[in-house]
Amino acid sequence: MKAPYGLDICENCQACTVREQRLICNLPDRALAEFNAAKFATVYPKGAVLFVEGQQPMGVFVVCSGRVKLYGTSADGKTYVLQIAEPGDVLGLSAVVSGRACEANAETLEPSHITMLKRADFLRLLATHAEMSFRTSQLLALTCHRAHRQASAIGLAQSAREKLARFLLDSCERAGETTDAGIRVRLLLTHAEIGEIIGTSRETVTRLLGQLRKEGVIAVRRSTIVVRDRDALTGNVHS
Amino acid sequence: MKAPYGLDICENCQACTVREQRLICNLPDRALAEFNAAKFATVYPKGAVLFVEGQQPMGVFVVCSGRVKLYGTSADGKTYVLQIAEPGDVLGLSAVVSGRACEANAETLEPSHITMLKRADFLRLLATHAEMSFRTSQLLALTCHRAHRQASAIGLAQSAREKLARFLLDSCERAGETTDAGIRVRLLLTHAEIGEIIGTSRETVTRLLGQLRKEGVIAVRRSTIVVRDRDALTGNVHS
DNA sequence: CGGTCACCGTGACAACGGTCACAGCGCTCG
DNA sequence: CGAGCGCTGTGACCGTTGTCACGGTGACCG
Repeated sequence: MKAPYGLDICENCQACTVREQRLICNLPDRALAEFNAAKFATVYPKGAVLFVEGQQPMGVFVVCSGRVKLYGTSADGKTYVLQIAEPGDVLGLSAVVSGRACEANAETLEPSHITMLKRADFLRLLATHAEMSFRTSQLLALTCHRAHRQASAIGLAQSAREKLARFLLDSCERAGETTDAGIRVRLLLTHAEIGEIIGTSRETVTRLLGQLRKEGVIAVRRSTIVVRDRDALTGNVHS
Repeated sequence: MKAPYGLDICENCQACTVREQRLICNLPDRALAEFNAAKFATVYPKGAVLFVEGQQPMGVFVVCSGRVKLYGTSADGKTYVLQIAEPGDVLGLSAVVSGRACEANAETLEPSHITMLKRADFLRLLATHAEMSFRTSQLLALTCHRAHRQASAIGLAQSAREKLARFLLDSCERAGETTDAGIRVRLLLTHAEIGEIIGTSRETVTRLLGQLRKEGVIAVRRSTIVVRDRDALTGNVHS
């Protein structure tokens, strides 16, 4: 089945039903049925744009598989990455609830399964099902949390090295895997993208990563980084 | 009547009942009665600490009058201001709803009337009154909005001048008063505090404000600033 | 009325990092 | 298999800005 723009519609694929639970867990059957009846589950190719900043929010987007880049742009074309959304994350929630325009652009980094619920349908669910409303509050609270953490991470860091250290520590905490050699994490990001996340230039990211590697703090192979000396990174954050 | 720590308890003062409406507007009478029965309305002196980062959230705080500084600190003592809360703002909401530790410190900048609702009482209200839950979602969505705006304002600005320009424009939008001479706004902040908000040093704030004054873009008298050439500021933001 | 304190203003200087320019390298695709 | 392209790595340069140091001014207070 084909949606507009040649997108494949994904009919209740396993990924979607599993991951959506983070938004709709513990819903009574009637609400769940409503959700399923109204949702659009589609699979987007790499580089697809879900929404752009300034636009009235179309609805909420649940990432079922893949990764979605959330970023803002300044007038001179610079981009600043707010978040790399992963399966289970919900996008557009704050815009839909507050009724304001979207404050960011969303673009898939990989082919991704996304289920969408139109604004009107979502608000109806909110109004009629208390659990949905409470769950939404919790998700929004988490989003606030993350946004504040990111703001203070950037605001409090005085050197680029410190920003990078914070970013690496954050990545480890989210997706790290502890091995005997250290904490291993796959960063599927280019140096340029890391630069956009931590607010510095690509060259600086390259230089700093090289520096850390020389110092033996991290080891790099392909897109996986092994943090061998975690304390050295946290030490950077302090000083 | 005296609360612990020698604080005055404010019994249904005009300010509180009026301003709280932004959280509890359109509540049915029963919910309102519950809110009023459970709330603690106290007046804090200047410099009082409502909560500190890392602490489990005690409850939600509604600012009825005065101003409250929300800030984070880094290990080396640097502080970064997230928000200056004004009457009608609600603090601690995200921490209470998500159940995580507070991510910031809150400190009054002036003698302030604050009404507090303990976490358990607030959550009970949330669970039993759908309107309260929806209203909370909306407030959280606005908070997300503001956090994102601030994050991108800092992340996208490359020069200190641009950050200051953004800050001034934001201030005008929030509290500005249009006159024939320009937009007048009272900034009850020291240069050091502005520096902490936009992530730069006090000296730079002083220098940039002096520069803008020389260029005729703004006029300064006491703590009020008149933006005479708004376009010059927005122009800074772009380039 | 002199002392103290908080805040503003300013100069000198070093360094961090953005920018430009270019080279190497691995991938894809015709 | 060579061309093209995107990503990484590196050197040179210089502007912005943080830091230190100090002086000035107004408010408050004993």
